[in-house]
Parts: sequence; structure tokens; C-alpha cells
Amino acid sequence: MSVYDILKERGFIEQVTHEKEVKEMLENEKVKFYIGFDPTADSLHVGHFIQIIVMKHMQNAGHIPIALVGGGTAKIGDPSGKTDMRKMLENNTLDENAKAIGNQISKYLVLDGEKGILENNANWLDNLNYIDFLRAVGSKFSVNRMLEAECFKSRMQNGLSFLEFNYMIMQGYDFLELNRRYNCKLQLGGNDQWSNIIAGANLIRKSDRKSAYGLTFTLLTTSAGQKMGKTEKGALWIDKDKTSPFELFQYFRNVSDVDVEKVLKLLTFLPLDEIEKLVNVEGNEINKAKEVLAYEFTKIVHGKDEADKALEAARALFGGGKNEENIPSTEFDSSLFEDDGYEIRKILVDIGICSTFSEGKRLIQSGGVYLNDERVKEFYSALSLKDFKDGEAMIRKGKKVYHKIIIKK
RNA sequence: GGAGGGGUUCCCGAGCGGCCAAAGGGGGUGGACUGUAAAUCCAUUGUCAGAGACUUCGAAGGUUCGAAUCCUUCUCCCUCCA
Repeated sequence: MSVYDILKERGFIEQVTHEKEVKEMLENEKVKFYIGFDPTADSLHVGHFIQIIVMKHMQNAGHIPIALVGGGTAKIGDPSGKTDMRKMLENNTLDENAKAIGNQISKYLVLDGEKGILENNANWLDNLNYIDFLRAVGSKFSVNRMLEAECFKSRMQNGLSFLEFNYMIMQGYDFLELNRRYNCKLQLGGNDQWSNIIAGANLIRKSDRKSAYGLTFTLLTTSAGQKMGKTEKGALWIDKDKTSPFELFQYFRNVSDVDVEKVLKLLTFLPLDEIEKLVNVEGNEINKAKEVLAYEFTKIVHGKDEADKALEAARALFGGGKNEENIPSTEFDSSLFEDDGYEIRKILVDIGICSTFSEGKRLIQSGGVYLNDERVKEFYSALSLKDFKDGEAMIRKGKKVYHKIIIKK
């Protein structure tokens, strides 16, 4: 079975420029393809990860991925799917981000220059000569056409700067450049990248009279149509210092029933018949599938050790297990808890469960905070030494968020 | 460059001198119900404080006892004209 069929079967594929040709190409040759990642933050998040999974599928099938970090394009800002112009980032931040993201991607794919390649489009975009560029590339684009593009639609009302208007051209040029440098013939991306991808493929046809193809994948959304991987704190990051493996695990442990099958197919490598078995169950049996999903995905992102720990921690908290070692925790100096103790709403802020005291207070008042499984009644309640057992106390927010308070030895 | 219309709290969107920390919806969070699901219902959603204070309505000034609401300048966006 070809990768194309695998991707199709698992529900990745959304749009293809030339289905027949792409399919044949993937069946008959080693194809160099690329996916771009703009370094708008110092880590990738779950929404990006689906692209990495795709690249792995492709690499496993013997194709050669080019992971393109958009150090150049990020200076422009992709208007796709945005209603407002993005904040402009400083050049040095972008450089650091680009480095961090390059490192992350390298953890998941072989990018040795042979089986896979890591590139940065700043290498060719930064020093473009405006006039030369306009003559060579700008002449190949029709503004009329561009204005029709889906990715600009939402911006026709809210305003689109010329800077951002050029994003499509830059991305198109990337494809041309990669085609020339590496003979890259295929660009993949999320479905929001469709316009940008065809821009590149068309540019290659027009400039060099060569064929190039594009293929887009479904975006990771919930059944409600919202982007998956967003939490109240923001994105779910791949960097474990930004989002702990336990948090990542819990997020997927808690996806809606209707999304489980889709996400298992997209974010894990489990065979389809196995997924089938997990999902075709009655009522709360589906929880097993969710656990598998959470475990498998955490394993892919953070490795087996971290996944095991997260699984154990989750079972300890929700399944009556014993091993509570891996639950998120924070150490405090014992002197804080002497006498009247230390106010719980302040602890909530310290351990990052709330961002302000007011929020902590509200949370307690609405009955959402528990100390050692007992609901905290007063918003000014404090945590004092008598609440600790073996130097530990458990704070819980709502039903699912646990945090251990440990006395520093 | 000219004419007109706008920038409101996480988002959309009312308000157009006091009753406005600002309607309504969305989203978030908590509670009830459950299966660590969905749906539903209730509460909550600026900060700090044992209920009173402090900072918000693009920015800076001004008028007024009092401004998100009026005036001035600046800035950004939209529409039409050039």
C-alpha cells in the first residue's frame, strides 16, 4: 500500500493538485517534498504536530522530507486564517525561534541531509534584491488572481497590508527555490495553506516549465469545528517545559467521544484495525480508547518514559491507583505554613493554576478548589502544617487538575 | 490628496454626558448531572481588599461637579472619489 493510500485512509488528505500524478509519483519514486513551519514561537504546538506525523509517514515510505523553517517568511506574517495583522517579531527573536523549532523537528525526523533535510528560507529570502525579484517572480503573479484566493478573503474587509499580501509570493518562491536546489516536487501543508501551495506550484510551472504538486491535510479540529490543542492557557506546546507531558496526556485523555477515532488515526501510528477495535465499543468503554490515544501520542512526542509516567499519574488520580509520584508538584519552604499558614488562593497563583488572586478567590467561592479531597469553604482559607501528611498536601481544581504541594526538605 | 464611517473588556458586538466595570452572544472556568465524554441547567468571567478602593472603552491632551460617551491633536482601519 502506498503512503498516499495510507494518508487517505487515515483521513489526512483534504485537497490535491493532481491526484493521479501525485499518487503515481509517490508509488514509483523517492520524492522530495517539503512542509514549512514559521517560527512565530519558540516551540511547535500540537497543531503543527500533525504535519510532523505526515512527514514521518512519508519518510517511513522512503520519501525525503525537507523541513523548511520559515525564518524569512515569518518576517512577513502569513495572513491565512487570521483576521488581524500579526505582531511583527524582532529579527533576533525569530532567529532564536527558528533554531529552537529546527531542533524540535530534528527530534522526530531523520534530517541528516540525505534521508531528510532541514532548511531555513531566510537563507534565500533575506538578501533578495527587490527589483530583480519583482522582474523574475512578481511578473509571474496576477494580482487579480491573488485577490480571489481564499486566504485573503477574510482580510478584504478588515484590511490587508501589502507586506502580508506578499506572503503568498514568498511562499511560492520558497517552493521554486527548493525545486531548484533540491528538486523538491511536492509541497504539503495544512488545508489553510492551499492558496500558498498552488501559488508555488504555478510559479514553478511558469518559471521553469517543470511540474510541481501540492497536497493539503485536514486541520486538527474538534467536532465543534474549533482548533484542537488550545487550552485556557494557550496552545499545547511540544516543549515539555511549556506544557508538561502530563498536561498533554490529560488533554487527549479528555477529547470528546466523537473525536477519538479521528484523532487516533491522525496522531498515532496504530494500525487501523486496532483503532477500529478500540472505538467500536459501548458507552464508557470508549475511555479505554482515550487512554490509548493519550498514551500513544504522549509517547510519540515525549518518549516512552514520560508517557508511562503520565499514564501512571493519571491512573493514580482517576483510577484509584497508588503511584502518585508523577503528579505535577511544587516544593515550598515549610516556614510558609507555620502558624496561620499560607492562603490557598495565593498558592493557586504560585503553582500556576490561577493567574490572579481574584481568580483564585472566585474559584474557591464557586466551590472549585479542594484540599486533600475536601472542598475549601472560605476564600481566605489557608494551608498550614496540619494539612500535610508526610510532607505532602494535594490541591485540586475542579475535577481534573491536581497539584501536589510538597514541603522542601 | 478629498469626502464619509469606524477602533469598546479573551472574541463578536451594544452603549453615545451621570443609574457603566460597561447590555447580549460566543468562548473560558466552577457547580449540578455523568463515563476524566457530549448535551442540558445554574453561577462566574478587570485588579487589589472580609463588599470598599483602584485601573479600563485606539493614544495623548482638554471641556465639565462628572466622559467609553463632548472638543483638539495624533494614530490605525473601512467605504467612495482622485
